Amino acid sequence: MNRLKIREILSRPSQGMPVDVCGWVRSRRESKGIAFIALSDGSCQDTLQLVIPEGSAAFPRLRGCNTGAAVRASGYLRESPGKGQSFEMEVSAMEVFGDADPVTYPLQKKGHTLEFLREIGHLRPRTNTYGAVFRIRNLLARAVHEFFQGRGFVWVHTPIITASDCEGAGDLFSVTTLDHENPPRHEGRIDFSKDFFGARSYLTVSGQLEAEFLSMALGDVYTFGPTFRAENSNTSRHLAEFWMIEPEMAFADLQDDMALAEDFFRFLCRTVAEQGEHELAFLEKQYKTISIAGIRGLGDKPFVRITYTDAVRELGKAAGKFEFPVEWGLDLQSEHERYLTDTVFCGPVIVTDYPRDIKAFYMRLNEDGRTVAAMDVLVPRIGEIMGGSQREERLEVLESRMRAAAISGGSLEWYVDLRRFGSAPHAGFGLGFERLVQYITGMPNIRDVIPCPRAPLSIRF
RNA sequence: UCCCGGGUAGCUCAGCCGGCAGAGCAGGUGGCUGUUAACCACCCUGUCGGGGGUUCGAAUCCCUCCCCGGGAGCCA
Repeated sequence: MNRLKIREILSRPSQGMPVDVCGWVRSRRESKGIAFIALSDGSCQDTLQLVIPEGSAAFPRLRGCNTGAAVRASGYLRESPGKGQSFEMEVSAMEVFGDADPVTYPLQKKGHTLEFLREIGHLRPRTNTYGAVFRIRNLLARAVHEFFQGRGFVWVHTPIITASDCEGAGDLFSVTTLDHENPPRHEGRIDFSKDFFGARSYLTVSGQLEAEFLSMALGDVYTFGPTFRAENSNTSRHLAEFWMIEPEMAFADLQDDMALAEDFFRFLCRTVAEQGEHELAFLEKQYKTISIAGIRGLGDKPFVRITYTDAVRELGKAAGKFEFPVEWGLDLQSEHERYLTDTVFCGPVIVTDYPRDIKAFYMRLNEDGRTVAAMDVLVPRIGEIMGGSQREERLEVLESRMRAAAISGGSLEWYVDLRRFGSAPHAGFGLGFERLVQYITGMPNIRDVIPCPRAPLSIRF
């Protein structure tokens, strides 16, 4: 099929040349003697205006060109006398691949709520909102690789199925081939030694532990892949299946980790502001939850850094404003994080050195013995977008922390082993990809930044 | 999982201290010589989320279940 994409046509319009375009009808407007079609092919935010005069051979085809129909149009490009677009295509011939019955096609020539569109997950990518979101998602995914590859990080593929059940990152989905009706039993309990892997296995909740051993060989590595949490979370910022990016650096401490996180985030903001301008402009205009200027600004401005202890002191000054208590040793609540990002610092904040007892066992114990070298990157509206730490590389300290957390060595023996052979300081963090997309696009609900959201009671598409 | 708010036409919603089920948009038909979610006129559209109860009578009151949204927790 000899066709041009709308993106190509509009980026270097060559007037008078014969062109073929294929796409889906967004809207059709008819006047006496002339008709207009807004055509989208997904290649860019803009639609191409097709002009069909009554004399055109394409005119009789209009009957099948309802909103949603897939068509091919042949004609030539020219400057548009109308307002709203610089160029348009006068159509001489048109072919309808597949019509869409206007009575039953759910997408109308009008605005729909995001809640309704979620119920037609297979059709919602055809709207300009989801088109914008998914193109930005692609842009960000590419930028993630550009950033790390440019710095010599190795993309490593950590497993999706794992036997580690004690990473302290929430409930897991089980993976099994055992007969659910009649599983093999040993002394009354299900005998997982008869299961596919000969042991209980799960969908991964994080690639970090594997990324750690790869970084202890390849130096700087990163993962970028799907992650699963079986938590019964019903919020606008949680998914049961989401994509996570987890860099891990050998010979690095928390300072290096923070510098990487900040450079990374700012690179992504700059890249999307440059390359996703049309999409961002649409979202800015349509929803008013983001601004291109704001995203560009994030790319330039350094993040505020504050220790947990200082953050608690800062929050203490406004204690009366909170529902939950602020006290050293307690985790920060959503309202506290929001106060820091939205009211005190008005932008992204990195909070470091949390109390040992509220953080994971693998985070490196600080000199004071009561805090760990952890960092959370908090952003307005979303809250925690990245979480990371310097890892505990000292064998005795790690073992003691695992005992305190009641984690048995068993399935994690290999993890502990890394501290026996050539252990070295290392650090990394995790970035929830959908939260990033959510933050950049301003979509209020995380279910609107992934094509097929997985959440409790939600697996239809 | 907990706390709030919702579920009425294809979509967005009004009606809710009980008494004939409504509007706008979409869709259909016709009109209009360049439209921009076109415009104008007319027409069509219902399991009032499901089940049970109170009542002469329930979209409306009560119970219960399901689903959706917002917030919280868990976290990325």
